[in-house]
Amino acid sequence: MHDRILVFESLRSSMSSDRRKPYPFDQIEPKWQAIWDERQLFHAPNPGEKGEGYTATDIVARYKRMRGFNVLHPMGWDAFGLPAEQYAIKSGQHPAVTTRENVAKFKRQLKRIGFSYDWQREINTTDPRYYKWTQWIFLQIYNSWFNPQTKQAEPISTYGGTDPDSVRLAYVADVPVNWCPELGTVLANEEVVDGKSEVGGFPVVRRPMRQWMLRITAYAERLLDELEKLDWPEGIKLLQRNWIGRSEGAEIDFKIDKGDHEICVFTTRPDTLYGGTFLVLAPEHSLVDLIVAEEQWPAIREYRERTARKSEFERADLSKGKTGVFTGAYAINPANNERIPIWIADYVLVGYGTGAIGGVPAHDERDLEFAKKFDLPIVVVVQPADDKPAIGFTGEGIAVNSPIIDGLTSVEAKKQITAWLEERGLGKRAINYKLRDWLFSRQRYWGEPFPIIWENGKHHSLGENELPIVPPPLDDYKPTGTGEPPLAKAKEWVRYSNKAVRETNTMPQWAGSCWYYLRFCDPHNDQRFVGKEAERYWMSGPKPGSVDLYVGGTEHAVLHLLYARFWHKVLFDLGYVSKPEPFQRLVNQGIILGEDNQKMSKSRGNIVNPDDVIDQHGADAFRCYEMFMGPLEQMKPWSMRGVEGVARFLARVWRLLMTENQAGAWELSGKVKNVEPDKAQQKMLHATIKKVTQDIESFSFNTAISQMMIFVNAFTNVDTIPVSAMRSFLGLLNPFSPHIASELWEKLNAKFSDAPGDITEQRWPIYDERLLVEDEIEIVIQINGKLRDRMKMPMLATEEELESAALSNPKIQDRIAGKTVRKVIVVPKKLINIVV
RNA sequence: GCCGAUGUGGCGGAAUGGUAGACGCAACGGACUUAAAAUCCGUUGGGCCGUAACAGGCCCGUGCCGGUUCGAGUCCGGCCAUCGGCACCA
Repeated sequence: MHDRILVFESLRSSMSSDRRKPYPFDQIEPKWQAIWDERQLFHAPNPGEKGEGYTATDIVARYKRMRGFNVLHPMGWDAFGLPAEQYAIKSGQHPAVTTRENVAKFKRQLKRIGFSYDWQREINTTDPRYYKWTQWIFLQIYNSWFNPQTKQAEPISTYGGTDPDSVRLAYVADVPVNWCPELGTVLANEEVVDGKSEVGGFPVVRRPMRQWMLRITAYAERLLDELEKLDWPEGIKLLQRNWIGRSEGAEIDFKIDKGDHEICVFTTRPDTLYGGTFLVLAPEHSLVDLIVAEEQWPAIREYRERTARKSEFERADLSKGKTGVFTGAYAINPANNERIPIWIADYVLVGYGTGAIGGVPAHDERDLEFAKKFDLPIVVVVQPADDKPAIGFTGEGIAVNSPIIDGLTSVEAKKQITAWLEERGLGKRAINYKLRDWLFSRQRYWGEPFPIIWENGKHHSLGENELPIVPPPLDDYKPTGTGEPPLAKAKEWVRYSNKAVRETNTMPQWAGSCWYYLRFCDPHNDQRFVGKEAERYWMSGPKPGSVDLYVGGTEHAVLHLLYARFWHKVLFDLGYVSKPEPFQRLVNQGIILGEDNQKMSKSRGNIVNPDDVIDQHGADAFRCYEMFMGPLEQMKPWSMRGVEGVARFLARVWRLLMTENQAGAWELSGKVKNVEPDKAQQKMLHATIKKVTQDIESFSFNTAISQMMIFVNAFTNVDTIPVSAMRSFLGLLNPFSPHIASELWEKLNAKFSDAPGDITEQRWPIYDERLLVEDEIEIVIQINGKLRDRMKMPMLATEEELESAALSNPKIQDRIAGKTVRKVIVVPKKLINIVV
């Protein structure tokens, strides 16, 4: 699903190699892939573990199956959206065609790597049988509102107000949006990076348009709080927290000296109220029209026009300095009743807080810059604890020049003045979030149409019985460039009835991927988006999250992962799913760089094609190398030499059990015998079982492979190879390199009858801690923390024995001769440190 | 600017506060071979002393500076560098 790991691209045709293969992976890999396919071996009919991802998840899936779990390990295609459509436009074909081809290509590649997906559960977000339910979920969102009392979504029928359209979780608004002329569509804030589109890197401009929005901001508090109990990397949680951006403070009302208008400002520092020497409104603030003094109108109008033309990117450019215009109006500071000027300036954003701020130049960098530029008064009201200059001090200190809170710490002063304001009805405690509502419509062809019609300028939902709403076939599906969606070109389709027309926007790329993990539980259900039973079956347990393991890159931290949480919570509130969160455990997979340590890209020509790697070294080597490279979550460069090393390891495994006969055919080695492993072999085997088991559990796949290499090295060049040890070892190897493990297992079965059946039917090996115990152990002797000698000691030696043995050691005696031993530290089974 | 992650040999990387460099790559030497490839065996952090050559010995070493500790790659404080996120959010 998605490009959650590394997406390889086929560029070069496969290279043929006449070089003799070190072992016949080119024969055994297709053989076992066909067997797994035919027997539908990885079908998951019962509850248990579930996961999603690529090599790492395949290892976990195969491992968990061997531990007796039923594993849901599915794969699907998130094929709507900009990338798919851009690709289609470039190749001059219909996106339906390119999507089909790409899915086939990618699926073939996945099978070739030997992934054990349950293909019975394959889904495709562009399939009407799938997006019918995407549209259905949209209807649930549209027909709900967020009840602030219960803090959850409820059916719109429970809303008591007069205008339900104003509280729906899906609503239409005229908002300044990110319009990308090149792509011919609007984009969500999250899809705009440095003033350019994330897809394609085209310029984005601000432009007001009528758009569908989803009220994700209603969930800001829950999205933040409920992050707590998830097993996600702290870094990702932090990214989401920052994106949601909660800040605590107060809303304060300023009266305007003429007329009855009031301006409400949000501040996190109500304790600096006495230092407020001016107000600033965002240029777009609706009150501007009502308060501007006659003589200031021309300047204000000019400034507002100039601001409107600026892109978000230009506006955010700090290097250009502050701009602004005086409105000619004054407000009254409620703390000291001083008359302060009201300005407009584009450093105040209309979308955050109340779109207005109280300027406290002494204790806010931006206000200070503004005040200096326009010569506004600066009043110190916070005294820093140390000798720092008070002007420009933005930290916490002691309130001064503020009669009702003088002498209080900033923390106390905030409480005090907020209470004071509340008593007088001049303000109240308030919490603000940076998170904005989700811009949900796109002017594109390749997406889910909205199940919405328009009549007399009002929107209505279509009935569930009319789903799916299938887009009309369009030969020219390219964006119109005017902002009118391509679907508008299909006049027949648009005309719903004599009175009503269809909504022609489509949903964004993220819609389908917001809930696919639910569909995997019950992919063929045509009565419900997921069967009640199936959902409970797979997604219930003690923790708040649904999916047990989700492997993906950091790039989805604030997009996919936030959107999916939002949708899931709506479905949870409405009683459709049993848990409040979609993903319990999230593991980040780092990106793989090219051999030049650069991000893989066509232009750099450093793309690694798995088909080439598999042609040369086999799928098992490919899988194993990916895992051997380093820690899963780390960014790391690809190395062809490294692949060779891992391929050599697999060839050694092969030759451990197989020899070439006179005719050049591989046959089971005569060294493999039905004998008991000796003590050292036993210890090696059980140490390996222990390490590999623990390392898989902790996602340390690289060290698991190291241990298997150590095991194989230990068995190289021995005369007799106990078959039982090899059985266990193949079990450990199986999740990593299932083809060679299956084949060698089968070869053993041809001669030995100790363990019938395929390796996939085997239980994971169990280690015996007793076999790991050493009789003798090497003890390190240090003097002042420096290594001086080692000695063999019995495992059970007492501390006294260890100490006297160390002190009587000749080398140590030489060194401590003539010195006083101050202290001896004995760490049993480890070391002795003599302090002189 | 703010927040976060990372920093260990020629390279990818190992190390519950207790033998730094496991395992792999590369390099070098040897065995096998007419030869090469493949394979197998061995050496491989740096510096110095020592020896005919071995043997052996010493010192330094985990980005930099300090601290805690009997003992620090690991913990604490301060810096530097790289990467990622946010960026006039009041």
